[in-house]
Amino acid sequence: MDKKRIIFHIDANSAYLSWEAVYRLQHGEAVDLREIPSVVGGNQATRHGIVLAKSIPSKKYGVKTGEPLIQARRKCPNLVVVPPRYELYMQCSSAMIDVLKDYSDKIQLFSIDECFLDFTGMDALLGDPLEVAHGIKERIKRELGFTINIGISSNKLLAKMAGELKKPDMVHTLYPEEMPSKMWVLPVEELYMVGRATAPKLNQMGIYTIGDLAKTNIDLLKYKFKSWGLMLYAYAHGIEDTPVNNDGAVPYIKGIGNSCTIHFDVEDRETAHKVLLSLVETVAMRLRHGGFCCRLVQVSIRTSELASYGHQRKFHVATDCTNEIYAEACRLFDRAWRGEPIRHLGVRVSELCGNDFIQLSMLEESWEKQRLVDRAVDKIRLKHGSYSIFRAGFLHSRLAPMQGGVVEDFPVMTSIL
DNA sequence: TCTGGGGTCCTAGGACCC
DNA sequence: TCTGGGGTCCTAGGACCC
Repeated sequence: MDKKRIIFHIDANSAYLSWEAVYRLQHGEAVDLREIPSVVGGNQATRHGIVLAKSIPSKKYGVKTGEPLIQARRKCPNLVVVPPRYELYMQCSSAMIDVLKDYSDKIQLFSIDECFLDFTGMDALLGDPLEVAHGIKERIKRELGFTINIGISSNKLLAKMAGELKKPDMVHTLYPEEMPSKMWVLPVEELYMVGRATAPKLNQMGIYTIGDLAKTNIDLLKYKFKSWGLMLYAYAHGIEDTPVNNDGAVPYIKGIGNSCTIHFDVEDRETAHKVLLSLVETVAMRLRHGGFCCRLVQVSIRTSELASYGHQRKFHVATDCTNEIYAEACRLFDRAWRGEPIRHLGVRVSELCGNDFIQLSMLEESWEKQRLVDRAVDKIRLKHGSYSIFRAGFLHSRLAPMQGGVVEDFPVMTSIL
């Protein structure tokens, strides 16, 4: 038997908004965004107008993360909206992780503003977990200027649930023996992995709290929700035992995708293909940069009515070639598209493998020359910027030659603990 | 111009083989 | 001749996370 683990979940409070507020205060702004109704929001003119992060005062007006800005403004007419600055947020995130490294070398990045830290065994060195957590929280506030929540328990699930208990600027424990008083009393939708589709179904079964779920017959859950039901039951009982995964700095990647909402509705095939190319350019470059080839390509379409669908297809031979992926993306699009105005297009590649050895197919066109071109273009773009070299088709078009393209690969945000 | 973008995993149904 | 079933691969779509 291994000894009892001590896991911390660390979460920056209203991350984007706090970081934005700190930056602005440091640069001479008088108001603290955190103290007024404010949000970090996308650009409405380019149809990216949603709330990315909100301040606590704006929360009191019922403003929600992810909702359209226009709706948020309706709830709170004097809402202050500031645009996002992703490079800044990555720097803030890294600064937070750097501090945390003083307390354990087992840190799993979970998203830009969240991570798990394995404190097991460190108490002998650093002292009582609760006191250390308070120390970390105060240190980050002092050195970096923003507040965090820390949840402490014996596994990642409970640590995460603990971190969510009361915000901001708090440390909570949620050990298994504390579940009845601290977790089971919560509405069932507060449980990790109970989202807006599952919650109503549970409610319909008379399950309103996490405690109700914990008391539900496991066979009934299995019957209704299959493997999902078994997971929900385990989570309601605080059962979860995956390790804090810090294998390498780069998390294990399953796929690479890029998608965008176009600032106008696309109504013709040629324009759609052009958008796909701009998406593939970025995806393929990231693919090569990571040293991967892919076997699966997926194209997704969101219509102006917000309905989505897609198509996918496998390559017989894995590839990392821009033109080959682009050609397949176009074929997939042509097969899938039902002709309605398009709001959003996405391309994703998965089933990745290494690219150090490429199997040459006798049956398919050889892309070897293309691969050399890709690599040359990558080099130029890395050195001189994304727009230093691009396809002539983008000249005089309303589209950017490369879409998305966060150059720095930031840790995957995943729903998997 | 009211609803972003980047991930992971699971399931269902059809094709195909034995 | 008629009919059954299991396994695997492929594709489409849905659920969840931040």
